[in-house]
Amino acid sequence: MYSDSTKKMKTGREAVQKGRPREFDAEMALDKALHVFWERGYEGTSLTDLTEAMGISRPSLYAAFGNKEELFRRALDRYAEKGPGSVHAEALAEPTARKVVEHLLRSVASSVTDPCHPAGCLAVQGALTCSSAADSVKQELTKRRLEGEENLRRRFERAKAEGDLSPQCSPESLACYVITVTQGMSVQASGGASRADLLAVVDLALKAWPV
Amino acid sequence: MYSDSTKKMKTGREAVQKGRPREFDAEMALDKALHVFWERGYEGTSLTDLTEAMGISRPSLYAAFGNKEELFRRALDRYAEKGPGSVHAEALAEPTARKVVEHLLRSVASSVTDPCHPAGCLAVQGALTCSSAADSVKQELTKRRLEGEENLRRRFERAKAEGDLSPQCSPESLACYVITVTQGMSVQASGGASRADLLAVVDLALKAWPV
DNA sequence: CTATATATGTACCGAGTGGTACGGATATAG
DNA sequence: CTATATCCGTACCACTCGGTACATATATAG
Repeated sequence: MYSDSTKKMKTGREAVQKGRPREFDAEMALDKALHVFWERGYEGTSLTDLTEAMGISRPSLYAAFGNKEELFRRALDRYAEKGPGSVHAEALAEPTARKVVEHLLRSVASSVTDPCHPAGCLAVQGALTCSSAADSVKQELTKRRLEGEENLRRRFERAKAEGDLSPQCSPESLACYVITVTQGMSVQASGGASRADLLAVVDLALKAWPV
Repeated sequence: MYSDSTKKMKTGREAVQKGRPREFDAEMALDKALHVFWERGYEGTSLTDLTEAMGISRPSLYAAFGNKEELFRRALDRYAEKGPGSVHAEALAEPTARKVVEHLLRSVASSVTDPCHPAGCLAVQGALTCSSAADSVKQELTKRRLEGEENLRRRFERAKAEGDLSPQCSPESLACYVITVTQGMSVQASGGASRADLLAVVDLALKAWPV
């Protein structure tokens, strides 16, 4: 999934590599790691879970990805760029605020219930709570969620400037509302909600319009 | 918090106890445990975190509460009955469907941002994801969340029968929508959203009315 | 060929996990 | 008093955690 033409994973490596070549596909291994983190969360995933899913040994994992936390961040980047995280950017490109919201909510409803991958959204499931040892991961996820909300708010501000949104509408509150619904859908999906359930939720959420 | 007149924690104990009396207050210790689980989740909380917060030794904890999972379930019961979980029952008692939803959403917005206790809702934060070892806890939380949604759905069915809700309204979808918003607010609160933020979200969520 | 660089598999490390054995302390029952 | 029941604190258990040392295998550079 999310195939990519990039061959070398490590940053800024020269064209011709010396030494013994890697025997596994780092992109595929990263996808496997993403899948496990997505399902069990950062702390719920053990190194053994990872190496078994990725089909590589511990030293290979550390050589290729640094450590558990760096691997998680790589998985998170991949999720954001090539995975469901990319629906945010797509939605923001819609011509009107209303269409942005429709696109975003429907895409999220579909994505969090997609049987091809674990239920929910990695940014929510990854580490909603954790031990103190994993606080940095939790903060990173919080930051990313806030960034998504900020981007949406800015899109609404633009819409307001364009007359696409009424003057008494608060872009901040509207963005918070929409993101709240998406995060709630992530929890619902992890609890077994179906795609039809969530699409009905989206229809109700959209009844808040016009805002 | 949530003071209770019950003195004996163990089930069905006779009035006069023999042996050395317990030196700690089991109710208070349970509240402390609840607080830690609430903040770090089931697996993010270690036995050491618990015993330090409760001010008791490991063997005392095991003698009084069985084991970590039983302690968690006790904390969950306490949360549901004496803590924020009780707002569900209160909300259901409102005379109209609309007022039920208003009450529930506003109460949750306040509760998940209450500075007196950890952010969010225990049923969401407790174990949204976990290792395979804690699957039973995750399932228990999922079950409790679903029960809350079922109760709300039944309340809406009653409202529909009473003519309080329009005939084309789906009680199931409406309940799913409302619970989705509450769960989203739990995630938002754990990400630092303020009470004002969430009350604005509630106002927008209520604009879906009339349903 | 040799030298160098990287990857791999085994086998291990210290620390932390949930959980408990056991002996001594403190209450009631008789 | 003794007997019994419960609690408490120390000190420990087996197990898993994330992470690594080291020897070996396999590639390129010269």
